Amino acid sequence: MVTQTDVFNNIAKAPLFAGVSSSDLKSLLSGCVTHEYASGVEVIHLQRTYDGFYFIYNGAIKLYFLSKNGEEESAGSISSGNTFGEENIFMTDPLPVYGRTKQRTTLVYISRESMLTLLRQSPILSMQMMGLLSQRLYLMTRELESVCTLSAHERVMHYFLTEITNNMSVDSSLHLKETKAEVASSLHLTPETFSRVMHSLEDEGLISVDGKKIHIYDEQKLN
Amino acid sequence: MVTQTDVFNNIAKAPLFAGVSSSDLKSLLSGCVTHEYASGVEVIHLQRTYDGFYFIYNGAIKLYFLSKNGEEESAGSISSGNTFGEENIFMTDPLPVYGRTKQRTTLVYISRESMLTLLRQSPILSMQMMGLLSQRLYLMTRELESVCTLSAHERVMHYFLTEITNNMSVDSSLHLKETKAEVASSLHLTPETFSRVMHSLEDEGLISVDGKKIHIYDEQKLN
DNA sequence: ATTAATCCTTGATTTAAATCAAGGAATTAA
DNA sequence: TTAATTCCTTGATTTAAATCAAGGATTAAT
Repeated sequence: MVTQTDVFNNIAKAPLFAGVSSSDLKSLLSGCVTHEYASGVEVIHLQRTYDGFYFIYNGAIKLYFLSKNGEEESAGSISSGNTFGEENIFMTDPLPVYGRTKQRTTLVYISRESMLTLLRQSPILSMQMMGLLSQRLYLMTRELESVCTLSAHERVMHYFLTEITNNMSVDSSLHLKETKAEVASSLHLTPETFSRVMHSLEDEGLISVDGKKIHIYDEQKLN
Repeated sequence: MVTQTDVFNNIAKAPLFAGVSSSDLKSLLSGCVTHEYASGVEVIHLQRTYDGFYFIYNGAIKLYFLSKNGEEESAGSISSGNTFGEENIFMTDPLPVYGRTKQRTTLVYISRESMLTLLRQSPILSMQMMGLLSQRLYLMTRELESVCTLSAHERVMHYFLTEITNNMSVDSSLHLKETKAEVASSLHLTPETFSRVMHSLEDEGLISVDGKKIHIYDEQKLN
């Protein structure tokens, strides 16, 4: 069972709440609802509107769009320690995505009302919120750019390079943290295409693939 | 020549600055630079970082990504009376887009420093900024959804329907405000494909096209 | 009014990636 | 250890949209 104190200690470390006073944070949490979900539960549903946003206490959520023919199209994912759906605080349109738990996941639901109250009295929180929204917007723009201007090859190469940069890999290699099908999906590719692209990159001598371990031979050429 | 007063009167009507006091707004503008550009000038450049954001006093800007082979890919556009690049206030990464004036355009450049100062002392402005960023994020997400899940046909239909809704058209018809090639580009389609899609929608009896005037026969079916 | 420039359409062809199909690894369960 | 899933690869084929190419329609310029 997750206690109020557990939530408090955890949420205090979230980027959004860094620097917010303990008392402010406690008053925010007093009205929050914590709920644990099994894996594979649809926690965010397009048809519903939400008058609040989520903090992921533990677990992870996969976000996706649903196409006309019922296909799921990746729209990113959120891991524990992060917040999601902050837009809900400032607008009433339903979120344009679906969200499903990837594992057993505990969510803290923070209501619009209590968040707005705190935002009004905490300039630090407001600043952080603006920073977070800006970051989101930036990443979303980059995502659109990637989908609009890059080929399958380029998307895969770009993904490998950013993974190496983000993980500060010293030996130019990386471990896929999800199944290849899931990585493919996050790059808006089919598993077949992802597999073929990796093989052709191997043929070109740019990478080597061994299961989930991928080694990059020439970061320059890959770019 | 554009005077400080002109700018003031105009910017006061921008969504972002609604409700902000005159004195606050005046102090913000005192440090701003206003500049007029000819049509077709690249005012936003990927390689540069900006320590501020723009208010479009008049004119319009086309935003675009640049692909490897030098192709321009639409990333939206901003019209006069709006702001652009607010992310710059809260982060230092360069904007991931290029921007070119579509007409003779006057821009007001608002520096990060002066905006942050005002944000700190004006909770109303902060709230509005959060609202604006949320709206941007929402629209960007919808854009990504559209590109990822909709076919050329669906994108065109969706575009016509939202145009009709936005313009509150009573007779289910709309006038394209740009050339067809530009509309096509904003939908991430080639002019050829856009033309063919419109013709096939005509063949299906769903719309009629007469130059830039488009009439929708059956809004239900189009959806 | 005629020319020039831009914009749009239409057809033929190409292409990148998806889909279909089935066999092979790898992982998990019994 | 073997069976059963799940996951991945590989080949053949399809498909949606882009590209190439050229003729027509508008619009603007002289």
